[in-house]
Amino acid sequence: MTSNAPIIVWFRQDLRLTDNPALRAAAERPVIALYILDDGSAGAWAPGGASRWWLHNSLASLAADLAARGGRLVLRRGDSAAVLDAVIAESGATGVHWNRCYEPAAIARDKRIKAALEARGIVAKSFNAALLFEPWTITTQAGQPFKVYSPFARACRAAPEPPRPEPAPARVPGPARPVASDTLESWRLLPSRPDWAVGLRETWRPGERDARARLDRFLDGPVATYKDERNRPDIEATSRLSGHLHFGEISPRELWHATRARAGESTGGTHFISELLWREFSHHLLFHWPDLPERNWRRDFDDFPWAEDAAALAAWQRGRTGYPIVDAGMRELWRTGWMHNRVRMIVGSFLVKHLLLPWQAGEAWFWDTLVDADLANNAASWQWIAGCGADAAPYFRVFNPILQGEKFDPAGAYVRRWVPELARLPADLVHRPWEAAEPVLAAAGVALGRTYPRPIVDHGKARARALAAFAALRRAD
DNA sequence: TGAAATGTTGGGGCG
DNA sequence: ACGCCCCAACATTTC
Repeated sequence: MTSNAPIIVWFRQDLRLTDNPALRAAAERPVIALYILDDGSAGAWAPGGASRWWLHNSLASLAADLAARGGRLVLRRGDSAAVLDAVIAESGATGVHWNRCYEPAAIARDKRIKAALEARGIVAKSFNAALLFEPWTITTQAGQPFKVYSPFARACRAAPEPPRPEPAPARVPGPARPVASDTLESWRLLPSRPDWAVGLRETWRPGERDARARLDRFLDGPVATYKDERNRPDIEATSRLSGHLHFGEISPRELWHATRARAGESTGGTHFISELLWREFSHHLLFHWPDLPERNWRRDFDDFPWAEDAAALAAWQRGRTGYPIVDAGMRELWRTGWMHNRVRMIVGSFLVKHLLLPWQAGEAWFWDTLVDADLANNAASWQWIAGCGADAAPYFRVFNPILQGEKFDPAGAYVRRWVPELARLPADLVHRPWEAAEPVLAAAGVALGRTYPRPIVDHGKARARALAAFAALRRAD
């Protein structure tokens, strides 16, 4: 036993040093901190553009944090198993540690790798760092996976509390003989010509430090009013931690315990924990139903008469539907790689119900444009809004984009910010510009059909069409 | 984590 | 004073 042989800590969606059990378990041994860019993994969803931008910056942050502790981040590209083999051969490492991923393709890959490593006498250890509860530990009385959120959440709250986060190791010394590494730049994760990442740079600073700063800021203020104001896209009332959380820059256990300690008694704190449990529920669903990202969870939706309309899809994607709250959300997404959750529901309902386009089209667009694109959350949320998911909103629950706008963006500040061509409309018309009299439009500098589109569908007609499509599906049953 | 249609109730104007 | 109508305001049901 070469007791001072290095351990490979294989970083994946756990780009942090705090509360990182795979890293901690390697303590006292030289650590090869390895990240593998594996773009050919079978069955995996390749990261979209916004995710690649975030990944680049998050890796840069992790590399700096490791360097400050005497370590080094090794970057390698290729098939995960082949890269691990190569690094083991180069370094004489005797073990590989990682924190578990829960996507179907990753589970299959990691299972294969673990078996192959152990067959050769390499110690392979995996840990939970991404979820509050392992998906297989939360079950109904009958031992079945939950299909409804509320009892699932109740079971989570009744389960043994997630362990407290572990501190980051003070030092992460590398091996005596360094291992070769790619340069981050050579991976070309950042966009170039056109450089569309301006808005992302203005909005986000990936990495563990900013993740914790956002958590602190949230628990110092907005959490107090979170119960009501989390629905207000015109107010900075949410944590905005989704991107950091997806890449594992901060652990859900840290969020759980920090929230309980600093806001646990408040209704805001309780509701924030509930949102964390929605994230758990999504991962639980993906774990137990691996085709969640592709297929209707409720198979009775398989015959739904979806439309095919490339022009409508393009209008939705680029925020040119003529419905201000929808367009504001889609433009916020395009610019910043993020959208307020209330608005995600509104634009999702609009795509699936007003335009009758398949939820997978929205899922694919979000996958490419969101900095927090997450297979479980994205799939579960799209199926939820489409009405075909587990514990989903009933299909006939059609959001009225005008009323939703007026309810949750009452002064129109959110619309004015993201749809500046409507900024000078009065509040009672900013969510329904087509109802404005011509002189009012002229005074606001709006020329419908020129500076801003007329609605691409009429709300009342579109609603009736969606309900008719749903009724046809029922009858076909 | 809706919206719209439909039903019910009760105050006030008015003959 | 009374009945009638109108119509908010709220509640229920339907999609």
